[in-house]
Amino acid sequence: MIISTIDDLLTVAKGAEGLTFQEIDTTERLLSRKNKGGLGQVIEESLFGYEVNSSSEADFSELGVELKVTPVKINKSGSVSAKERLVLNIINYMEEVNFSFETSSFWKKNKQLLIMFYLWEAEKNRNDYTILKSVLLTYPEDDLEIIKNDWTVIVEKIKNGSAEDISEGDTMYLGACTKGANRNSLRAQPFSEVPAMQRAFSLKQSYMTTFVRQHLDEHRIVSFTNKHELRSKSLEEILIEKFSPYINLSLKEISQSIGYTITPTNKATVANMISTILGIRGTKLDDIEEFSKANIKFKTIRLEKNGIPREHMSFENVDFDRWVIDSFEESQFYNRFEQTKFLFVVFQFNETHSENPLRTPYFKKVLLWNMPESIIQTELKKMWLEGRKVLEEGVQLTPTKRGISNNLPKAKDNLVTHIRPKARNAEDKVALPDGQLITKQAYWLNKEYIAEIVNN
DNA sequence: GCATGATCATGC
DNA sequence: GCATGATCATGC
Repeated sequence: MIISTIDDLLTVAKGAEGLTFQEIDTTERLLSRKNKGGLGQVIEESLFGYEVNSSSEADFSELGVELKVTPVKINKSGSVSAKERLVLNIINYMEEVNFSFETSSFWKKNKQLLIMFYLWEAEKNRNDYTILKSVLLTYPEDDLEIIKNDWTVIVEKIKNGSAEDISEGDTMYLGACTKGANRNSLRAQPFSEVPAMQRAFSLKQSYMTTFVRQHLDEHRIVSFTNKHELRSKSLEEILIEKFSPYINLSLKEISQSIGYTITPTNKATVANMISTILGIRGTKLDDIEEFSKANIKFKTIRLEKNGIPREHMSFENVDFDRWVIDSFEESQFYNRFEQTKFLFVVFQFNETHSENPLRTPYFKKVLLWNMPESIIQTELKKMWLEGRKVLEEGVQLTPTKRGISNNLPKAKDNLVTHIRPKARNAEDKVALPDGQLITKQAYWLNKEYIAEIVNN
């Protein structure tokens, strides 16, 4: 079939739905060797019949459409997710700064994407993966406003001579992910002598997951903003504005003001408060479009009178097996902090706990935060390296009067993060790589670091 | 007084 | 039954 319109393109792509790569491949490319991008090449050559290229033009340049073949996975819960971020073109730091968004390399090549989703299955050979669905991605106008802003954030960092501090977490939907075999894949940047890690524009995994769910699951999500608002304000500014009327109010006062009944025992109280203030009452936070696409997770922070939280902030349990196998860039910690933005909902007490244990916290502010790349590469990595060494040498478990102590990195060992137990009780244990059992541990952000972020 | 080990409460 | 957010508690 001669492809002269986007409809033709979609017709051909949709004809492959339900087929495996093996069934499509006419070149025996898949049998030859395990070359990366091989699945995309099969589609280019055998389905569309054109030569593989790495031009800066879009694949179907006359139609302005770029072809992407990308995996989805089925979660334990049965829901579907993008298996990875969608990697677009490599950023040429020297050149991108000379462009506007409209003339940028990103926009030139990725204005419209023909996305072919296939199902990744751990136990299967990649030849046998099945094409699920093909969809033309054109960015909705609201998304495009956010993406423009993201592009600007990335380019501003290059202009400031700090391309080496770019992190995927800096932006909402359009990320700049590391690309290259290792940390030696460095590139020059125009306003600094420091070589920066090679990065590519990418659509975040969370953005792709939201997109996949809309098209494969018909999953419904709700937005709290719109393109008009987004033309003049960033997402963060909009959030701050929406929360500003409630500053210095208690949760009870806020609930009265927004007409929402709080049940003190309800764990989701603050989450409900957020969705109500955003004008989408009853929506789970994960179903808020902007939170879902940008992978924004909310955390409540309660500051003491002195501006420091009483407790450190916990995250998920540590996977000790991964810790000794993964590289830092593959690690649980790197991925959590590189890929997540946090919406901190900050309350503060006016009295100390000893003055009044039943004191009320007052709402202070919201802020969007992601861990800066400079911290990820220093303190976070330091903790990871130290913990890994302890695991490789064998964790020393020492019975004391207050339980069993260990020599994993402690709060005093690091300015930012540490390891501490989080379990049902001391008997709730997991196996370490060497077979010893340890009370389940989580990683935490130090409360002093939280204070620094919040009070910047 | 605080660091660090222990554990509670809720929701899925 | 387990993950997660939150908080307790005591030896140093």
